[in-house]
Amino acid sequence: MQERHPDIAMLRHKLSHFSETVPEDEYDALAAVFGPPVFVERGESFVVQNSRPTRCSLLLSGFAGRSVLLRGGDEQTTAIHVAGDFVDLHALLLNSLDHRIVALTPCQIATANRRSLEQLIAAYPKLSRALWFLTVVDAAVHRRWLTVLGRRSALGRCAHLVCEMHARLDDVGLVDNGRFRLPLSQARIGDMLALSAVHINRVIQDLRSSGLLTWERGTVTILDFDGLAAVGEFEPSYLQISPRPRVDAGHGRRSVLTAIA
Amino acid sequence: MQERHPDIAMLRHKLSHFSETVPEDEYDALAAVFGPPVFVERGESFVVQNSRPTRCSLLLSGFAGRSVLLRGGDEQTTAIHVAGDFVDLHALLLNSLDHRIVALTPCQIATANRRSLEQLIAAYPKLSRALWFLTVVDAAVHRRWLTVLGRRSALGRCAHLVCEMHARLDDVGLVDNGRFRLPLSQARIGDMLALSAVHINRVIQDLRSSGLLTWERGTVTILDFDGLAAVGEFEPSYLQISPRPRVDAGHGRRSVLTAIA
DNA sequence: CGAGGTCTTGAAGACGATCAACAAACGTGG
DNA sequence: CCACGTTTGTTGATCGTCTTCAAGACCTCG
Repeated sequence: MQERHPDIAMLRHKLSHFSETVPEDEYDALAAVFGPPVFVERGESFVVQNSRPTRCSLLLSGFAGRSVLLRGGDEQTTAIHVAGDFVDLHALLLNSLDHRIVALTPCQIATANRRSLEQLIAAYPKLSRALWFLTVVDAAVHRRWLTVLGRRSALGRCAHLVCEMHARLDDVGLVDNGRFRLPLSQARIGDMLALSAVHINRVIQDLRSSGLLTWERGTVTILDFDGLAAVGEFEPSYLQISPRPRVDAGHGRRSVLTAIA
Repeated sequence: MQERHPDIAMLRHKLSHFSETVPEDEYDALAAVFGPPVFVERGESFVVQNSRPTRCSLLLSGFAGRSVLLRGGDEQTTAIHVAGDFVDLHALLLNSLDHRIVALTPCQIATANRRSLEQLIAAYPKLSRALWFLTVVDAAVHRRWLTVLGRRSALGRCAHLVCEMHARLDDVGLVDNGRFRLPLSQARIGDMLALSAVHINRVIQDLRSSGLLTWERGTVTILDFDGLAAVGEFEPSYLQISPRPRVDAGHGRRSVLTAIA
């Protein structure tokens, strides 16, 4: 049953948010550069810091983090990636990567040879621009997080994270009626929000007791989205998710996806 | 004496840090899409938040900030731009901008029509990749600042900012023996570092009394670069500035540059 | 059933914010 | 060239948020 190339429906969907349309044959060419799906264990770094990247990775399922190791042992996670994210596309343009990408849950990825991608970009200018768009959206997310880390309280940061994950997971069909998996330990959330694990715990309890959400065993249910968005001052335009029909995560490989994430 | 197209030597230099070489005629084509230099007063926003961008701006001289206005009136500056920076290149791919770009000092800019740039990109794939590279470096800078804001003390943040400005200004020839102009008020520095102006003041005094730098009337002199880099845990590889001969800011238009910045 | 990771709670303390007041520098017009 | 108003820089005191340390409960998986 193992096919040669992975299902890139989620990536296609993300590319579809770009204002220009990418022709079907360019999507097909993109799918063709990826190798077969590979499983990665939780905790494993599948993109290594300071290495000269030779392959680029597409996350098919699970959660991954871009993290920078700092002296003193703590770790800042600068982004959380979800299914459909082209996690190190920017590495195509850089000679060395300033961060690693680590599987925060068991993940399924597909990788593409750097040279193949370069040839693809040279051959298909429209697809090339759409991929550029993805890296620019990534930067916009970083900018938003700069304001979140810089100016928001612990409660606001946490609420913002939950709202963003909701929006991004919903876009790829991984939200069921305000309910989605977010199987990250509170310590990991702390790495992302630049807060101690202890304080994350208190903040989550606060969100729970305010009736905004439930969060147990890695599953979040948003009870009051507007309230949560108000606490987090969440405003989703930076994600560049245009209101189109969402991808159905169940299409084709539901069993795999739900088994992993 | 007013020429039609601006001198883009600094931008060319930044593009030269890309691993692939851009042919001379593509640089010329890039210069040709820009209109004549325009002066912008301090405090003026030359790229407006939430607007649909129709022009892209190249900063020729002065300092500009990307800032996001937040409720409550305070403002997070997510990046500081210096001469030679293509400040809103990413806007070429986006439909709305989540931030504004404001002149932090009197600035000189050149703008290019969005459509002309799109045609340029379609016509010149190598140049196109080099411009993509610029947006990716921008994202890498954002990532670094996420770790700086998230994990560093006020002293470390401030030291990091000074080191980064030194490295970037040095790259475009605006540093003279550890000495450079940084004519930003302490309140503006606070917007960038997510600290109160009062605290910035105390931190700068600390840096001064530690003998690491002098900073008076908008001119910084680094006295002990290694010491400052240690305090800020500064490590410049993320800037992707390859060690090549620097641009000479005096070439051609020194009088203008020194008069402005 | 035991071990390690995760979650939870409490108490003490540090870092930076905020408020307030004043000094110094700047620039604008008389 | 000076007078004045405005912006910027400086200092002190108090307060709040989040950190750190510590310990115990829970849960999951071998």
